[in-house]
Amino acid sequence: MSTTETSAPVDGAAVLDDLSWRGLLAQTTDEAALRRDLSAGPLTLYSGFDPTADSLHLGHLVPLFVLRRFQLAGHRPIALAGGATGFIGDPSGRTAERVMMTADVVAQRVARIRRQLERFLDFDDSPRGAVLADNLEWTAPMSAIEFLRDVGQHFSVNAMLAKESVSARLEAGGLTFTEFSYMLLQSYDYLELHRRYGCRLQIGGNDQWGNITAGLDLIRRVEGGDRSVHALTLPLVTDSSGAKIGKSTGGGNVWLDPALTSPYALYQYLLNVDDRDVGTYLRLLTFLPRASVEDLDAATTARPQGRAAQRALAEHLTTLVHGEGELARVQAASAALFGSGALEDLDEGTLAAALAEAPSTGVSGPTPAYVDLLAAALGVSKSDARRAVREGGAYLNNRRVADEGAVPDEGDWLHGRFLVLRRGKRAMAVVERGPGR
RNA sequence: GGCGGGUUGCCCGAGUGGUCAAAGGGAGCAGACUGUAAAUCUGUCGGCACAGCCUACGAAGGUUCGAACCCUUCACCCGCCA
Repeated sequence: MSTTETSAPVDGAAVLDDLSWRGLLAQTTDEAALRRDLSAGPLTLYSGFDPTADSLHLGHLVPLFVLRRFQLAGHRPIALAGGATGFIGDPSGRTAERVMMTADVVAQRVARIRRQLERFLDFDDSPRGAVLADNLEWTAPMSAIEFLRDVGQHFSVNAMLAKESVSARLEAGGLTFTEFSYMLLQSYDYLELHRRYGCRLQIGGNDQWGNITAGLDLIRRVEGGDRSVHALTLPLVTDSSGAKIGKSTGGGNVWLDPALTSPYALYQYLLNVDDRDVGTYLRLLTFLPRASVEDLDAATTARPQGRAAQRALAEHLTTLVHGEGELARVQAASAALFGSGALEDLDEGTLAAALAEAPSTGVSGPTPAYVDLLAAALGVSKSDARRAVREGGAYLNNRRVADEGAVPDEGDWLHGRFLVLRRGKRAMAVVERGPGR
């Protein structure tokens, strides 16, 4: 985690100016007081990440990178994995017997997410050394009675109902008690982190405002009203089409786990970000300094087809998430697959390296029909594959396939090993002779 | 607890016994155009052994030659009353 970081602010409070310029400030409690505390020395802050899936996705990087921005400014970040809160996030449709299974699943997910969180923060012994915590630690040992007595007694239902997050749900059809009490758990997390680490700032998406301020109230109530503790929320950014950031065109999330979203897919996703959104992405998802970002904005305006901003974004993030080695591989693959040269002209090594990033399938016996290969390699239904051929969107070695019943012949195997399949402009897949990889 | 309304494909939403794999819109996918963009136009959009068959309209039963549409029970949601 040391590449392409050139924007570390020096003054402890300057980080707020950087966040503001990036469009990352939605709401804060008493900003003057927060500035004062930030200037006074290392401040401990936290953000929570609930294990809603096996991996974090691009959207999670926004608050995570904000933690890092604070760390670069000399503050101490705590990344909190929601081993406890992850249980109750969405209680709908769960039956009693699935709870035990869910406990396993949650634990597994937390373990994976912890590894991802670790990647983006520095853990050292300095005052700014990051901390990784899991709220299961202090929640699990507590009984329901204790929780209701020690935590619940400090909450006024009237105040909770008045929160925007609750009233919105009431309007929309209500919420369960479990969801309602999520606010208490999150508030208690803040209190616990305040006690254990002196944590005095919680950041989160703007939809977290109610929960975060509830935590502030709890801390003041329990620890005394003079505590200087803060809340800071980030805007919920959507792209020009109204979708949340990091949703791929296919509708799914762009994951950090290379098994779920390959480095190639991540790079390609970023390379294809809409011109209207790329400036926002650069601000939220990179550590590039202001001057560089503004140069790239200008480049997009002046020469959009050059896609300098998209390239910078893709390179920066691919490196942060997967490392420089992966970036090199992915760029080579992109050049080979989208370059002007014919696939037949690539030497075997280059071709093999380029194709390593594409989804693949293996064939050992006689060559199956093209539609079967396309369906298998791309992981789509055979109807989809047929449709692709019918619509003229199916290619074999960059040549359009027109016949639904086509079967590749011996000469189609590049270097005797590969068939390069493609649907549309970007969906590449490879068939390799021999056992499947 | 009582009464009324609702539950349709990825999402929204029409459909009240056959002509319904289900109108329309959105999203997605493909083609053209282009910058591996955007916008626009066109096509497509459950699966398969694809001129046919299978599975689908909250769940399970039933009536009928035939049900997304009728009946029964159950689950969940939304109102009104207690």
